[in-house]
Amino acid sequence: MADAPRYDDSLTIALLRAREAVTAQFRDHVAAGGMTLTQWRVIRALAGGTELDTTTLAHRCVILAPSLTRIIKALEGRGLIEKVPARDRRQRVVRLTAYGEAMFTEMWAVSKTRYAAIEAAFGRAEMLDLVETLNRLRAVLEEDV
Amino acid sequence: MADAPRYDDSLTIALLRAREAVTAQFRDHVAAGGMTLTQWRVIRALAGGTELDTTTLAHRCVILAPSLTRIIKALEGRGLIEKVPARDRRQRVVRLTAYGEAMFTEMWAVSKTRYAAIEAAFGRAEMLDLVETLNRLRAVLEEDV
DNA sequence: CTGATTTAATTCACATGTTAAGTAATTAAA
DNA sequence: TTTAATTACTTAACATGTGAATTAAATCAG
Repeated sequence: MADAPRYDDSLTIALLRAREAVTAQFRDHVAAGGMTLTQWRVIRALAGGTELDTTTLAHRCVILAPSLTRIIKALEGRGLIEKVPARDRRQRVVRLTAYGEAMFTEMWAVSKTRYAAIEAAFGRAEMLDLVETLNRLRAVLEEDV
Repeated sequence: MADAPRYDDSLTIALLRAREAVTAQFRDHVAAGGMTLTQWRVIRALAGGTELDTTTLAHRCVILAPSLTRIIKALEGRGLIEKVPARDRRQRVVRLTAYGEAMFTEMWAVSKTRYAAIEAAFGRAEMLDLVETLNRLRAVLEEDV
């Protein structure tokens, strides 16, 4: 495919394409488990008995509040997560149910091997370096510019 | 739990956060021009009199076909792009209108300065290196793994 | 040339991204 | 203590992501 000036010099496009390529490695497996990649991020963030309020969960999973509201509703409806009473009654604190933890454990095993395969193909050192670079870029941009 | 899931070192999360930080540098400006970042990618890909069919355009802009169908409809409705008769009548070939080109030129001037600011803050060499690394990662993943 | 297959877009249905507005609970101020 | 401001989340509305099904046109096999 000879797509000449596909603006590969663009950082935004490069980030988009790279992310697309990486998520593609997980999408089928996660879909086979009956959930989306976004939902999987939530499950993963709650794994191991972690209880989190919506704001913290949204921040960790990089999901906007309105999306998370819907996702929590969906996952709760499927019995994967449950509400926990909170001191501050404005907050919605959630955690995985036993079923949710079981689902996580099962899927995480496969997910790890996929991640390891990427590491092996790209190189562990390069991978760590890339993540560090991405985080540094983010830190720079969130300061001023 | 031996290997508790840590998001700090997750490549997918790092890519997501980095992209979020970068696009945030352009979002307001593009929104001020009355379009979304996705629509702006389409405008940019067509700038300079380029005529493209939907498939090629979708690939270059990293937009799925159904989304592009809607975007083309919206941009055409606003008079920014127009259809071009194609040999293969299955294809939908589009280009910018004069108004679309003018809109691009105006916005591109600002967009360039934003991009330059990011380069200045993060470092030009680091930036080029990052884009190269991202493209290499993508190439590796799209081969096998 | 006719029918089967492939290809290019579109449409559909649902999940998520995104901004703005709204609601309820907490905190701060007078 | 009563009210104003803030906080945490939800809802609404629209754009986009995503996979599956559909339609129309081109291509291929016989």
